[in-house]
Amino acid sequence: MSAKPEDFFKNIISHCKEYGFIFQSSEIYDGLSAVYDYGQNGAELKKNIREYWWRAMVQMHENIVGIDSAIFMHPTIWKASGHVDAFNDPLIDNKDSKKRYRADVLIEEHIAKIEDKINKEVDKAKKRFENFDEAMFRNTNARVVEYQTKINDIHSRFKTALNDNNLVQVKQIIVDCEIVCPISGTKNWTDVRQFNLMFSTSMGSVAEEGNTIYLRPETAQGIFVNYLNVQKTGRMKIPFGIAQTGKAFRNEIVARQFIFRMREFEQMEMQYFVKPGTEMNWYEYWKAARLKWHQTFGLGNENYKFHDHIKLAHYANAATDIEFNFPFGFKELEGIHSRTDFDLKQHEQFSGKKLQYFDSEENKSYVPYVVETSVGLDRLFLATLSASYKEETLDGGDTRVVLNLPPALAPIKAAVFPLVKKDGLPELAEKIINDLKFDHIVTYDEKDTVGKRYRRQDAIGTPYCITIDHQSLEDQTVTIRERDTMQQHRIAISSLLKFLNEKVSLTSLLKKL
RNA sequence: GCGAAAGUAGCUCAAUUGGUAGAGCUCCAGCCUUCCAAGCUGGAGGUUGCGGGUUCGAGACCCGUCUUUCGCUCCA
Repeated sequence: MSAKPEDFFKNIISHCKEYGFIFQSSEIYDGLSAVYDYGQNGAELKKNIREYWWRAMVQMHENIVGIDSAIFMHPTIWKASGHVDAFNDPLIDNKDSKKRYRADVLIEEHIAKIEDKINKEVDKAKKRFENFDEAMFRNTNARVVEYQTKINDIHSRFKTALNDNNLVQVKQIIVDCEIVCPISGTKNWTDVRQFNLMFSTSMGSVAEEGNTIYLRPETAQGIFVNYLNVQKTGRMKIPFGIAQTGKAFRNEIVARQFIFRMREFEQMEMQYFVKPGTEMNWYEYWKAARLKWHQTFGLGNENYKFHDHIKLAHYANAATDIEFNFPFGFKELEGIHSRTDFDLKQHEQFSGKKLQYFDSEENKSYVPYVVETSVGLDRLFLATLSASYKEETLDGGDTRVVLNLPPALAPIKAAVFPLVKKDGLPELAEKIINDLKFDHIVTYDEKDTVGKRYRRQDAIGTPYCITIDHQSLEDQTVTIRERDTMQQHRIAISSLLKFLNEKVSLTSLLKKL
């Protein structure tokens, strides 16, 4: 590794741009923050990873089927899921301590402090007077009444401000109450801002109250609301799974680290519906199955670890992350959650529809429990690419940049070169390409010396280069050069297709599962 | 969001204290070449991220803004 660790990630990002994997969105207009486009090679690699996931989930499991639900969904779905309420907090920053607070929490804590003062007064009075009438005291004691008036005043102002969505007024309350930051002790506040995680738009030509539509912040809800449709029409028996890949959108306050945290990203989720009480067995099953799937990429088993959640979300009774050793450290790649029956129960309540499964063995109906596996496709892309990226120094001092991508995932499976651009070699190359292109993405290059052409293919991770020389015209053989070892051997043109099918198909990966 | 650094050709970088924007690679058209980049000739490509300001004159100095990276913060 010739690059220093701090430069390594930068080099990967540059490489992604230079070789058509990832471009900044809207680059000619100065870019759009935390949004990226996939280029010609990136789109292929991403598609291949998605395809591998889909086949490993849907094709390899008789009891898992896939769906493709819409990004737009009924707004009540996000009320049921908890996303509307959980992500509507007014936030404020203290400029001195750089700490961020929820404005409503600051105000409520301030009110609580005043209440404490009242309680102290009451306690003092209790000790002083016999036959103490607390209610009377609270209504008559001048100091207590003053405190209580203050509380009522703040309460009513705060309620009005929230109802009117008046963030300026919320800040004014904080200023008027002289609330200070517990860390810096100063009153140097920013304006109050509303950070809503969900992007919204409106349906219909007129933007009116009540027709707000959200861009989904997770694909899972599209599975939950279709769970009964799929179960009935597919005659699915528990346990069964529903898989889905698709875009999701989160208006992240801080989105960074290249494509690791983007505002628009793609998820690959599978919700597994199980009998209540068996969920922990399936949770353990999917933990092991998903880790094994990741390991088949061959990026190094030491680069993966589980990170169990200690503090669980309200809907989960167990949760873990599979973390990957990214260039910037171990970070979440996939989440595996035991989501209980929370989501389906919520949707039963909000929709008024029964979402139960009739278990013929038990002879009773119940709401299934759910075990979720959810992996970020863009993160998986970044993991694959960054672990494959190698800056090598060869014998003789030459250097090369190579992507040791799993061959089945490489954007281009083989490049075909005429050794020289004459004597009928280009024509033979074209013929070979025309034979192979029905099954594999192959490319042609005749420019520059053959060594240079090999390096270009190394840089985008093409596993095989096929070179046509003068001998090829005589005996119908070519040399095939392997990316990682740079070794080559002769092979009959007629056996090229079989060779590639064996080496670069997804089957080879699926058989490792 | 705060702090720090950066932004010049597709890429990597130059450009004396402010004085005519350059090089290498890439790319394109040729020539030469029988297996691991950097042989020859010619060519294309830049309102120096964007917008103001100071100045006779700004890539450089000042202000604003956008984007990226790092640290903090956040991450159902």
